[in-house]
Amino acid sequence: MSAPKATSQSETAARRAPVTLRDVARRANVSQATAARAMGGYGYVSANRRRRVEQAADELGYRSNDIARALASGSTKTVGLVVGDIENPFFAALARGVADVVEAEGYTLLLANSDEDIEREQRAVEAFRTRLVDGLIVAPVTGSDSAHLHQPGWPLVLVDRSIRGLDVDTVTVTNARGARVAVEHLLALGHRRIGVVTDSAEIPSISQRLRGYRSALRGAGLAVDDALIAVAESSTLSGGYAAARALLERADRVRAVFTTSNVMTAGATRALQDLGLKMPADVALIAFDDLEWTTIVEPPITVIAQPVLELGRTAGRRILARVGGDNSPAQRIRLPTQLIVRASCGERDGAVPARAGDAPAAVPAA
Amino acid sequence: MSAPKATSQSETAARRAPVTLRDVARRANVSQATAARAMGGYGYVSANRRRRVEQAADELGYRSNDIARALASGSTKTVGLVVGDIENPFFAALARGVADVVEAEGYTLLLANSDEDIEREQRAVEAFRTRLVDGLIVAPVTGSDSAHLHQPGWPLVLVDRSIRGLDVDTVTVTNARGARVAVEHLLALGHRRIGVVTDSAEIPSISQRLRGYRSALRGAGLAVDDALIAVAESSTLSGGYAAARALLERADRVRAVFTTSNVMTAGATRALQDLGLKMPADVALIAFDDLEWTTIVEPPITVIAQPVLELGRTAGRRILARVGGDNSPAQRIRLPTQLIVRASCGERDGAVPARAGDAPAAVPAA
DNA sequence: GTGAAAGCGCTAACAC
DNA sequence: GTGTTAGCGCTTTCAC
Repeated sequence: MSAPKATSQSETAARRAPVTLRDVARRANVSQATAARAMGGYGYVSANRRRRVEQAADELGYRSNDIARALASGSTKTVGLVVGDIENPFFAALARGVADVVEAEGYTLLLANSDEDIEREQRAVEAFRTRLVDGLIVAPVTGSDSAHLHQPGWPLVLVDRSIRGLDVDTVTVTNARGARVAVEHLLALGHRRIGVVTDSAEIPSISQRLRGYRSALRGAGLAVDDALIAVAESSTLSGGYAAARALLERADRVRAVFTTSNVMTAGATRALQDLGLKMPADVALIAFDDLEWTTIVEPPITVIAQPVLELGRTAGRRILARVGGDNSPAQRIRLPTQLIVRASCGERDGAVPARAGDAPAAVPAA
Repeated sequence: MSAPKATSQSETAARRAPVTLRDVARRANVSQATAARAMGGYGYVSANRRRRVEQAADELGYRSNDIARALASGSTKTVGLVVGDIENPFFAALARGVADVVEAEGYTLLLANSDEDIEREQRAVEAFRTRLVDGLIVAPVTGSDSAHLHQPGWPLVLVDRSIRGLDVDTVTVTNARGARVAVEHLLALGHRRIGVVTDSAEIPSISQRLRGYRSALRGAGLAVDDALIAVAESSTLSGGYAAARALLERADRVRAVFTTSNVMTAGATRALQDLGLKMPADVALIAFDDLEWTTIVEPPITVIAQPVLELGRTAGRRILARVGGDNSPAQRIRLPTQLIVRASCGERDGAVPARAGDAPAAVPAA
């Protein structure tokens, strides 16, 4: 434990033992408190002593120890992020957005995957708690089991998914509205029987999207046929594939499908291919969430795009604000989704199939 | 600073102040050392006292403080990972693989993006260092500037990319060989002029892939024409798109193209579409790195697939071994790539276009 | 087996 | 402005 201090007399940096603030202070002939103030950039230090400290620090090759700092100050300068699966491009972009804003403020991002499993989510939250992350951002697995998230005094923001009754900052997109716009697009094209390939409704955002689906149908005076809602057993491509096949192999096959996530979209697209069904001739497809490949496939897929990066950035900004002491009432921020008409549903009004970012055919969905 | 300790007499968990080991020890009527041994699961504790401590701990709602533990023990139980961009599916899968193995051992993953910028990489490494991560995994931006990685005594593993002269564990795929196999595939199809769309050769893995390209040509007795190597200005889709267009708009257009990364592949694919060029009729395309969408597009793309998840897992295992005290000589682990013949190059020997995982047409490339 | 005591390297009152 | 002095909550000798 008590490693020998590096008090080498040579002008080169110390070698073996980590050099501490005390070493720097000694060499600069100032108190440890002054050295701390100089290096930490707080409190008052005269220009003269500051110079001496800085010089001593880099002669010695001093590196601050954030662990010691965290223990003494109570702040770790870290934020934890729990997502379903970092391999999902949606979450990857979300993480990117969060990282961008928190790193810019000197914070480090800690990452964990829940795999949409409540126990893994709980373990991740617990691990972050014992690590004393200053703030926590979670895309919760479910809206019905949030006891582990209920930690008064510990900054928390929910992202992508909200939880009823949990009064914390929540950053989502307009899920229900986006889904409604999607389904209305299909309705406007004349479809009356619209199938759905979806992740579990346990996932809060998904349940909102299903709500949007139902509300669109009801708005058109149509009944909701639960048999047309194919729920995947897992949020994976193969889960989506299986659900899509089950839906599309029915004798009374639907001519239009709405997928509630990018994973389901990939599964459904592959199912359509395997069944030899063409879009939009055999089946029209509209998807929630946009991805790079949706514009590369033939035909390009009509989607409800989400401002994912901005979702992450906004969540990052909220957590920084809370960590910084913001005590204002919890905010529920809803970012708008956007209908991007491409070719998988056939074309309406002769609108040109567009790519993400193209203005003409991209109309706000919320 | 001196927050009041929770010494509530009620049987319910304490409220305000964090309960510490001292509180637990007091309540269990044992010394703090014994409480520490019981909770930390080390040293000797009698069954009887252990029970008392455990009971006191959960009556009080005790949570360990990993920061204090880290300061005292010198181990943070964290590992840092620096990748180019977590939004790149390749890195996302890599991160996933690392997370899987380190989390299983109770470690937490810290993440940073370098954006293929050496200064950002340096800052990330420095941030991880002051945070005292137990080990660091880096996919280095370049092979020519590695001073910041040279920290004797601090476990480091390089992943995806190696650095000459840095004698540390390195986990990569067989980049040169994979690229050679790709180009030989094109050669076997009769192509003699083969274009390349590539990221910067500064990136170590990319330079290896270019080496494989050159070696395949030379092996066939062909000269390398640098004019056919289109280098993107940035590792982004638009960078790849621009490079691909430049290459494909030449009067003496090549009939075969090799892309050196998934990002370049996406850019090239879009360029082909925009130029109205069909695969494989107008241009044959073979890509390094496989992605979900390469099997969804028409035609499915022939690729050199990498065991990405396994790359991450292996890197994770190496860092855990080093952190655990493994002092054996540095290992350079090379995972094999695999040629997966699909349809973007035309078909050879009547081989059936295959999907990732399909055995028949998937032949090991290394 | 168990407890007392000395830190880990830093921050933060507080007095000067 | 600067130094002194207590800790932050845990681990870890070292006696007993």
